[in-house]
Order: sequence, then C-alpha cells, then structure tokens
Amino acid sequence: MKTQSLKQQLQEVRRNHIIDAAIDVIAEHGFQQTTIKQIAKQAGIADGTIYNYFDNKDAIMTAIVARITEAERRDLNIANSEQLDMATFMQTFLPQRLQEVEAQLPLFKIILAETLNNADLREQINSTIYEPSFAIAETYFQQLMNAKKIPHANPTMMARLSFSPAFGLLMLRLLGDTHVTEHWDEYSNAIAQQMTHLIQHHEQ
Amino acid sequence: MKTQSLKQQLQEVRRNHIIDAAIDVIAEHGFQQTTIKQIAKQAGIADGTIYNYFDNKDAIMTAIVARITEAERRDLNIANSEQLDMATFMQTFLPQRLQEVEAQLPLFKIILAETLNNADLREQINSTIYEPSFAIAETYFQQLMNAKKIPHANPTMMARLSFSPAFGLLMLRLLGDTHVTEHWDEYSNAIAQQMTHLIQHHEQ
Amino acid sequence: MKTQSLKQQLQEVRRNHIIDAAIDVIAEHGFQQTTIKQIAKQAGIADGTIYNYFDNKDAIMTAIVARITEAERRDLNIANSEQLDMATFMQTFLPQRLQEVEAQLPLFKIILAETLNNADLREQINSTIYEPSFAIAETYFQQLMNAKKIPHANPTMMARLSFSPAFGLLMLRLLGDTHVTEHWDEYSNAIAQQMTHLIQHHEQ
Amino acid sequence: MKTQSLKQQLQEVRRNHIIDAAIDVIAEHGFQQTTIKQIAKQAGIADGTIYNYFDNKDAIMTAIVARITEAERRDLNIANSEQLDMATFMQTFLPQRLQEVEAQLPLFKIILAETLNNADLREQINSTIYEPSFAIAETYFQQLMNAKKIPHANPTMMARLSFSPAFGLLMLRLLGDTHVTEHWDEYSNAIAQQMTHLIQHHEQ
DNA sequence: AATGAATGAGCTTTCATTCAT
DNA sequence: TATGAATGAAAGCTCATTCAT
Repeated sequence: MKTQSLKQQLQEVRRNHIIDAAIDVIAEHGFQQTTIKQIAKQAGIADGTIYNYFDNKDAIMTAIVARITEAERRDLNIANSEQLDMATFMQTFLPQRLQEVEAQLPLFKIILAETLNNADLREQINSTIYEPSFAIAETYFQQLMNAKKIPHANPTMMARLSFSPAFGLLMLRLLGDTHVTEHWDEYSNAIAQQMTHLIQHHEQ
Repeated sequence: MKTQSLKQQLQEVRRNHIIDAAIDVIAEHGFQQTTIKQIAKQAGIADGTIYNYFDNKDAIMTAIVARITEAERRDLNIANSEQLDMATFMQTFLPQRLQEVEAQLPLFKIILAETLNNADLREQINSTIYEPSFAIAETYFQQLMNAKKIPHANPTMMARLSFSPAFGLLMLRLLGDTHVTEHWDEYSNAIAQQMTHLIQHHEQ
Repeated sequence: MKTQSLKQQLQEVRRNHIIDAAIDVIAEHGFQQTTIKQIAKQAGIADGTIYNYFDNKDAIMTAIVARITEAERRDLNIANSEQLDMATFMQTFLPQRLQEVEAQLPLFKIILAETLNNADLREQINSTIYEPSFAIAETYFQQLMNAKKIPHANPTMMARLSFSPAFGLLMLRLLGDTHVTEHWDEYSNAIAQQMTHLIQHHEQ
Repeated sequence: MKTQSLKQQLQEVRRNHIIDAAIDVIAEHGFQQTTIKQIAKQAGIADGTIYNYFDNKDAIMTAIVARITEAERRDLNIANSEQLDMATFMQTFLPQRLQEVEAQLPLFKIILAETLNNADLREQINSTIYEPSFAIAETYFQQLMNAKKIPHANPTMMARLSFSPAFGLLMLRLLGDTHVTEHWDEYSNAIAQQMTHLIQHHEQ
C-alpha cells in the first residue's frame, strides 16, 4: 500500500475530480468536441487550473483510458486467479460483469468513439486490454477443449465469436436502444446464457 | 423515377465525388479531425468549391449518413418484399449482407463514431434505420412464432439478441482485430450460423 | 533572373508587406513583446492571413534575419570581388556602408536585441554573417601585412579591434544618443578615418 | 550611512538574493522569456514570495537596472573625485574597469537587450548613466584641450568617438565572439591603448 | 462554376498575479 | 512571512466560411 502525504492525496482527489468532470462532458459530445473551458466549468474551476494537473488536453484522455485500463487489469487478474469453472464463469461472473458495465457506460462510450478515430489509441487499447483479454479467453477455451468439456474448435475464432454477442449488446446500449436500456439486466443475463450455449455447441 | 436535366446529373456526379473523397479522409481520422481543405485536396478541387455543393461541413456528414440510410432502406425494401423464408434469409441473405459490409466499413466506421458523439445524429439514425430495421425483424419473428416455426418468446428482445453477434463482430472488425479482419468470410458465415442457431433455440 | 508567375509575384509582394509591417512594430517593442495581432494591424490584414505567408511567429523573425543575411551576403560579395585597395576601401567603401546602415537601423536593432537573448539565432548570425565578414577582413589584413603595407600583427585581433569603433558607434546610435543621431554622417566619416588610422599604426 | 533595523537588513539580503537569481536566469534567455517561476526556482523560494519583495515582474527589471546605475554612479564619483591625469586614467583606470566588466557581463547583456526593446528604460538609462558619463568625459576632454594637452576638437563628438571602441568590443564579447572571449585581457588592454592613441591624435 | 486568399471566432496553452493557508 | 494552487487575461494558431476574381 502506498502511503501518500496529505498534499499528494489532495492532489489526487482534485485530479480525479477533473477526470470525473471530463468524463461527464466528453461522454456528451466526444473528446474533440469538448473544450477545456467546458471541462473546467463542469469541474467548477478555472481553465488554467486544469493545467496544474494535466500537461495538455490529450493527457486528460490518457487519464481516462488509464482508468479503464486499470479497471480491466484488475478484472483480468481476478478472472485469471479465480480459476472458475466454466459454468460458474458464465452464469455468475460474466452476467455480473455485464451488469457492472452499466456504471462505466460513459467511459466505454468515450473510449470507443475515440478509439475508432485515433489509430494510436486503438493500438494502445488493443495491446493493453483487448489482446490480453482474448488471450485469456483463448487459453481458457483451449483448456476446456483439452479436457473434452467442449467440442474441439479453433479457440482464437471461438473466443471472438463467443464475445461478439456481448460486444454487440453493449453497442446497442451505447447507441441508445430504448428496450435494451430499460431491460439491461434481462439482456445481460440472456447474453450470458447465449454465450454459454454458443460455447457448448460450438462448431466451426 | 425522376428525370434530371444534364446539369442536375453533373451536379449529382460532382457531389458524389466529394462525398467519396470525404469518406476516404474522414474514415482515417474522424469527422471533426478532418478539414475541408483535406477533403477538397482528396477530391482534387478547391476549398470553396465544396460550398457550391454543401451548405456547410455538417451537410457533408448528413450526406454521408443519407448514403447509408438509402442503402439500408433499399435493403429493407428488398428484405421486406422478398418474403424470404427463414432458412433462406439466414443462410443466404444474411451472410451475403455481412460480407457486403466489408465494402462499406469506412462508412460504418464514420457513422458509428459520429453517432456515439452526436445525440442528434443518433436520434436520426435510430428513427430512420435502426428502429425500422428491428421493427421488420420483430414482425418477422412474430410471424415465425405464430406459425410455430420457432419457439414463442418476446420478439422485441429476440430481435436485439439475434443481431447482437453480428453487431459485435462488426465492432471487432472496426476496432482492428487482426484475426477477424483476415478471416472475415469465415467469421461472417459463422455469425450467420450462430444467429440461426440462436433463433431456433431461443428461450427467454 | 527568376521569372515568376503573377500569382507568385503577388505572394512575394504581400509577404514583403507583412515583413515590412513586422519590422515597424517589432523595432518599437522587440520581437517577443510584439503580438501577431499588432503585426496584422500594422499590415492592415487579419491575424489569420499572416499564417498564409508564414508558418508561425518565429518564421517572421527568420524572414527578417534572411533580409539582413542576404543584404550582407551581397555586400560581402561586392567587397570580395572589387578587390579594393585599402585606401579606397577605408575612405570610400566603408563610410558609404556606414551611412547606408542608417536605412537599416530598425533591422539591426531587432536582430541585435533578439541575438542577445536567443542562442540559436546568435549561432546562426555568427556563422552566416559575423564570422565570414571577419574572415574576409582577416585575409585582407594578412595580405596587407605580407605586402608590408601595414605593420605586422595578429590579423584576427586586428580585425576585431579595427571594427570595434564602428560597432560601438552603431550601438550609440541604436541606444538613442542624440548627438550621434543628429550628426550621423560626420560620425560615420570620423569612424572610417579612425579605423584607417588604427590599422596604419597597429601594434599589439 | 543609513542605519537599518535588523529586519530591514534581512529584507535587503533576501531582496538581493532574488535579484542575483533573476540575473542568472534572465541572462540566459532574456527578461520576457524568463518566468517568475524560473526566478523563484533559481532563488530557491516560492513564486508568491517574490511578490513580498517586488510589486511585479517589471520591478525586478527596475531593481536590476538600479544595481548597474548605482555601480556606475559609484564609479563616476570615483572618476570625478580622483582627478586622475589622463595618462593614469587611460593606462590604469580604464583597462581595469574594462576587465572588471567581465564580472558584470550578464548584467550588461540583460540591460542592453532590454534597453533596445524598451523606450522608457532607454530614456531612463540615458538620463541616469549614459549622459552623465559622457558629460564627465566631455568636461575632462575640455579641460585637457584648455590645458593644450590634447589637440583642440569638439569634445562632445570626441567623447563618443573615444568610447566607441570600448562599446564595440563589449558588443563583440556579448555576441559571443570566441577570440575576444578567450583573450579578453589582451583585448581590453589594446582597446585602452587605442583610446589613448585616438585621443592624443584626435582631429575632426 | 471554380478558385483560394482573406477573415475572425474560437481553440489550447501560458503565466503574472492573488490569496487562503 | 512563505507557500503554491487557483485564477483568467491574453497569446499563438487553426480552420469553416466568404467572396472578389
């Protein structure tokens, strides 16, 4: 555990306050469309103050990405360490995570939109989150195949096909589908079931 | 069919030429990051000339959206009119459409990114493309249910769950997943199968 | 001779117009203290227009320096090519050049002030103007020494000592000495005489 | 002598400490380019503390100027009071002072650069240092003329012409001439000799 | 119709200055 | 008195848009 001086802790609090404010306004209109003035206003501070906490506007995006990256790394570690059996994973862990996603929707929206437009960020997200996540899934499927618990197939493709429904559902949510938004819990459960089903009956 | 004067037809050709150029450069770095100068250069014309064909920069985005809207409307009409049976639809029409998507990836990317950032555009896309498409699917599923060809379920939710895998796969592609990109045909076929499977065995 | 298209000539004219305006205002308050807005106002154009002719503010300084550099190079070539004997050089060429300096005082002031504060510019001026000028003078003195027309001495030091009076006078002028300003012609003649005298009676 | 309270003396010490720090950093890149933060850092204090000793940034420049002004006034008084004969002045006092200049080069550089850019400061320096210095020299030369120790001439012009070599040499030094920098003692002696020579043989 | 130079609003960023601690 | 975070005016620069040619 890190011990921080009071001053450092205050700095951290204020920095997070700015990131929160930034997420609020950026989620509304996108990163490029959001001005430093807007973020400052949302945070209730002056424009210049932001530059006491971030080198430049891009550094705010970096901090937002770091937030997701750290959250994901934590989750990956959990997923890795818990060594759940498939049934538990699919019926308990996955739906839970999908439901948790709800709290992070603005974050996902920001990063997704920016990732589509920014090759550097795309590369970064790919190498720090996306690929490691799929690598874990692939290993997992491979183990299940070796143990004959699921039919033999290409684990790389299987991983992508298995997670596509969840990705797609997330997109529908982000694009503002009313029914998905209003019945998010049902959908997330259904998707988890779907994934289980797909994995069990997978054939290439 | 509208008959257009030669002058109008020429106008239309040049307008489309500008839209093509715009799609090329916008797909690279996003709409906001693309300048009128870049579009003009790509189109081989002067900045000012663009304003003879579009009221302002936003109108270019509107035109890009219109292009997809029209393509979708055409496809919806076909889907509607052809009255395909489910097997044909799933095994022939859908994979074909997913493969066709490849040619329109830049277009999807642009519109997706912009849709995430722009509430007005989101609303517009929802009402002109998204909702009508799902409405058709819902009706279709309802008919299948009534004919007892598939199990009874909530067609609204079923539609969304059925198309999520395809949406998700498209996202993986847009986010630059190497394996999906390199094996697009296999993936699109697999997704079509998956959708069929999901619909057949749907239960809520 | 370069032949330029009309468009290029117009560009050149407008560019020079901006440089002229820049010299006017910068000579008043210095480069750093002068804003793009001030230069634009002096030139009678909008701020943004300046950026059609210069990449950034520094490029304006570079252009100002280039003006002096080119003028100096021209003069160095003349001095080199004319192979003047010492008497002619000291009594005709030098006073003439000192008097001509008057027209370029604002330019000298700007570059001098900036040179004192900017190590990069200092290095550039040193290598393109300062050192080549002294190199010519040193060679010249060396030749005179070899020909026994002047006493033997260290030509490097001699060059610097000989030109110091002229430098010093220029400084007095730039610093606003009233008497020097009002009797510039007399001073410039006297300095030329002084230099001749110094060279003739040089001893280290 | 003023008697100051301990508090006042401490104040004075800290104030001078800040001025020293300011001279160090300003000499590097110029007054405008130097920030209060840089000066504070160099002085080892906080930004805000500077404002306990100076009203604003300009006041620091004023203090730097005052330092030179006082040094000059002290020297002028000495020069005035000592009533040196010309030979002693030229051969002893002047070279000594030129060599002393070396210690004050950063100060000269700062003030020179700022004087070129700032008309108010120029006026101030002129009236407090420049003109009084030349006035003394003029009087001195006048006395020598009256005593027939030097040829009759215009003492105003003579003063300026006599000191130009020293000014010029100082400029070469400030502009970074390598040879002058590395042989400063030789140059300062030579310049003193030169000035003597010029005064002795002066003719207008 | 096509051009592209000119425009100026609006952006990011800097930094002298203030003031609560 | 010393601190340094907060402030916001003002800078350099970009770029959608206009319009004389």
